[in-house]
Amino acid sequence: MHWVLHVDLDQFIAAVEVLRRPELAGLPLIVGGRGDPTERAVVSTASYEAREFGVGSGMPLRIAARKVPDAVILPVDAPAYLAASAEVMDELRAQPGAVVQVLGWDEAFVGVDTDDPEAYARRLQQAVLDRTRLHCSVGIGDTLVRAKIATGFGKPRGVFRLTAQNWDEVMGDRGVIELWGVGSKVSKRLLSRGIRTVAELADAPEDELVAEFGPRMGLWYRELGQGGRSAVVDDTPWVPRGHSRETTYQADLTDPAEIERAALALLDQVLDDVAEDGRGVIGLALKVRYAPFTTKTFTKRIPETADRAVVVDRARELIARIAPDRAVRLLGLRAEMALPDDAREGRTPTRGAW
DNA sequence: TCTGGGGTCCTAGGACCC
DNA sequence: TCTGGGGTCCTAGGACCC
Repeated sequence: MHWVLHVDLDQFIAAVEVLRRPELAGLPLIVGGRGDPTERAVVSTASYEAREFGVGSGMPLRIAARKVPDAVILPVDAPAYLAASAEVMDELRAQPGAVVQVLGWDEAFVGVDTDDPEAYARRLQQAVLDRTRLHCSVGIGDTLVRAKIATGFGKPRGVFRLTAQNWDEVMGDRGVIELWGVGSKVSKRLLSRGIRTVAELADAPEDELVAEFGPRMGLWYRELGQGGRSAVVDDTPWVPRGHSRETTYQADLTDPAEIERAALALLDQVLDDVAEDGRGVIGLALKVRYAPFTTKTFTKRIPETADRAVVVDRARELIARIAPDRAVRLLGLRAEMALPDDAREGRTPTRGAW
């Protein structure tokens, strides 16, 4: 029988750091930004010891440091995690019959035909541990969605199976926000329509969901409530849809000339990434945060044939629209790239990481 | 207390075309 | 007096994930 396994490394970034500094084992460890808790930055990963104090990823580093005064705080070392990740994925691909779809640094779907998925999962965990000294948890499902959600119940170092058999029992009474792809906004909109639990979402009238979220997302959310349908693990190589660069200044920018310089510097980085990619640019987006909370996006189409000078020229038009009289935090510049026509077809709405 | 940096995909509304 | 209907393109914004 065909199974979907979802493999997720346990506290991946913290674990990689401990591997090269064994003396950190067992200590509350926080990795984020440049490792300086006085700077504007957020937590990338906290070790389980640090999570005991209520620290989690996405939390401002400053606050995390306050919650755990004794924490060891380290800077993010992306190349190190990439290298470790590549080893893990390589080991997954070496498993018999495995079809591997990488979702991020520390997680992947593995499609496999087996009569004993638990045994397969345990062998896989051991193989990853032997190869990389990293522990992982494995979710087993009859769909991608169920496998992904199952992993959370297996953490740490465990295996959990979630299928049509136990979906209602395990998930039915839980809030919709526990579904992968439902965040705070959507769960609030659902609640305003009286839909609170996974079971309620699964039974919600289609037309009501379509009226609220549109024809694609409405039907997709209902399907999510039912545990999803697709069980196809897709190992076709990832093709980037675009490139972006984003930065946050330690102090808000106010001077228009300074803002322009900063934006053009970001643009330069993006265009280098694009040049390396080798495809043409078809669009630009400039994301700006105005102090303190509002974000504004300016976008512009670019003729695919435009050379770098033309792209910079169009970008200046966007930059000119950043209001000069307000403090800004320039969040980023994104360049979208041309794609083969068929690249977007036949995809389920799956959000980002898929 | 004040929120990174890298992504993906969806929706709505207006312009424009036939 | 009532103003098609289908399509594409562009812009802006929203939401979510790791």
